[in-house]
Amino acid sequence: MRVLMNLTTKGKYAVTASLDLAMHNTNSSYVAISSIAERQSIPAPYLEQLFRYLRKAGILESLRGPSGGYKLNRPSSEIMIGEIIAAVEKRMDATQCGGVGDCKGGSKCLAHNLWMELNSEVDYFLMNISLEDVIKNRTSNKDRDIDKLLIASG
Amino acid sequence: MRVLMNLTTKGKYAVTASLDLAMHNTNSSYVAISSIAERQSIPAPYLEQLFRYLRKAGILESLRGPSGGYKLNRPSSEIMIGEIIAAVEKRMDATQCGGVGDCKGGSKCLAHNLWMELNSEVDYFLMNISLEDVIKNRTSNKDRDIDKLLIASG
DNA sequence: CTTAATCTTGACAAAATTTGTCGGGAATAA
DNA sequence: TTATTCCCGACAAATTTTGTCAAGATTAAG
Repeated sequence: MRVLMNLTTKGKYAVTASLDLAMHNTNSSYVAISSIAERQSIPAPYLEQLFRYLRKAGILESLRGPSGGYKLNRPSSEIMIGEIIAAVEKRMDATQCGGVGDCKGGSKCLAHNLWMELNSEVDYFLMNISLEDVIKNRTSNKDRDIDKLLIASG
Repeated sequence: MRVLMNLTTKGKYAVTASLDLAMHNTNSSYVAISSIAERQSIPAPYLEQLFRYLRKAGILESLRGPSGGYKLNRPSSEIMIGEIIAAVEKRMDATQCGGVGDCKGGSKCLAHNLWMELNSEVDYFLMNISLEDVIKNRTSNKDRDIDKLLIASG
């Protein structure tokens, strides 16, 4: 059983496809799964499945029929990478004991606090970086801070 | 295929068992796998398998025969959690494209830099916390920094 | 209004990985 | 000498990931 972070190709696909969508979504039109799948080399039926989760999570919006497809439900600056991953991967459970502390057959395992801390580190990172940040290549906290300062200073 | 971090019960077992070993290793005697397995509720034959990896990685030392078992090869302050995890889990591969950038069927996927950055965050966290830190419950960077200051100031 | 395009849903299947188990062997302290 | 304990490799069960598929619903475009 997975313990804390779960980042498989499923999450990678979801993030990559969302980035693609954000980049082809400028005119607020819908983008078909098939085109995203082709551009990003992702199996279309699989991506279809993943996008369902993103829609249910309120991240994407869809329209059926010709010229239908998906688009972002919010500006790309307001969609966090962590949201996307959480929507498709099994919920990142900090401790697998659900915080209760039965990781060691009833009691709290020795590493309990360690996993909690690591989880919050990862969580913080992923919840503070948006699709826009990634597109503009502001992947590190430092980059984003500098950017904010520049924006603030006009 | 797993992308960047791989933290399953395998890694958890290895870390927890190492912590147990560190705590029962004070008199530099050897500790039997069976006793660790029992205390920590880990299947003994499985733990045996994991400890082999830790030994090969130079983290543990073993002795066969009666009153044999395992002990740490270095002080617990010099064994990093990241080492332990790396020894048992498949190597944390930053990008699965091996850094080359063929994550998107030949070219670099849109999220390439993101995964690299996340990986280095996690790596930094795990490589800067020792068994001793965890035992003393210094799990966050802040705690460790304060601790070092206190030590430094006598 | 017809039709082709596209999402929707649920079930299923293949592959990979994780999580063990087992049996026999080798070393060594008591 | 013997019981204890690690050592090794192979194998098996369970779980998860990674897809695939078929039938259906919706809707824009012609």
